[in-house]
Amino acid sequence: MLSITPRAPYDFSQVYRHLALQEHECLFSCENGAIYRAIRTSAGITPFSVSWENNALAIAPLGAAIGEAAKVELCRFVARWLNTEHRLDDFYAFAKNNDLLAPLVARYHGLPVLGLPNLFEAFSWAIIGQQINLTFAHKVKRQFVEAFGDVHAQNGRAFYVFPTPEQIVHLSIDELKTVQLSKQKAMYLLNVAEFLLETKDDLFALSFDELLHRFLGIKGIGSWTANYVLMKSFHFPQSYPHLDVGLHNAIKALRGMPRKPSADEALALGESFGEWKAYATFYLWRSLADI
DNA sequence: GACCAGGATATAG
DNA sequence: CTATATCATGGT
Repeated sequence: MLSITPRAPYDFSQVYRHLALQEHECLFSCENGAIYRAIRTSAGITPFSVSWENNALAIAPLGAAIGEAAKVELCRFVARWLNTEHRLDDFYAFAKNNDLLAPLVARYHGLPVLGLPNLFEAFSWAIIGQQINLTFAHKVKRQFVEAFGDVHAQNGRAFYVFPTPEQIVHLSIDELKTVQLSKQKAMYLLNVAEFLLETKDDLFALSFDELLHRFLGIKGIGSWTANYVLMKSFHFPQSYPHLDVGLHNAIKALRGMPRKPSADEALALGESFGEWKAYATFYLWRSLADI
């Protein structure tokens, strides 16, 4: 059993509830207070569960025992996924004086900005979700994972693991289209896979501006996708996908607006979020499930 | 059947 | 620089 004590404040029930809302998700499942998932480590495909015990995240590898290196990798993944190194305390100190955010941070107190540690998964999910409704996006993602990723059986449970760039980069457009991707999105996914395989630098050592510039150089990655990845994979608080339709819907609902805000209005509103644009965006997204 | 979905690009004016 | 067509298909 591995353990991680998150920074305070941290409410695992908020985390669990948020993940459990993703009914169509194929890469993890929630059951009786525990989250089940598998990732790739140096020990191969590693299934595990996460629950809350003794005021800490309890991470239990399932099946064959894994070595120390894989344990470190597993803990690093969970820490980035469930964002145990958040800065909620500073965000809350800011948000209590913001009329739009104050009710949200009270309602979802202890919920960190949940992450997507797997960079290829984050890019792919963003690309798949471009311009289509989330129900269909989840369907495409599931088919994509089933067709090109891996499945690992453990304790009578099927664990699906997202494909690597290596598993995708040699596929043809037609092969990718079999999972209901458009031709453009198939090309975008190939571009991202090539980008990740060609990049020798440690991306996690680079600045927000440098990463934004590099991402926008990939055909298929625009402002929305780049900021989404910088928010979910890199945890940059200043990332702000201001073109996001869900963000616009949340603003409209909370402000009681007769129409959605324009992109320019959303960008301007972002300035009222100060250095906490990503945190604000995540809390606005979270509110959509309760409107 | 029209219109919108967690957008981005190519092309035209 | 702004405007429009295109993409794939499910939900409303």
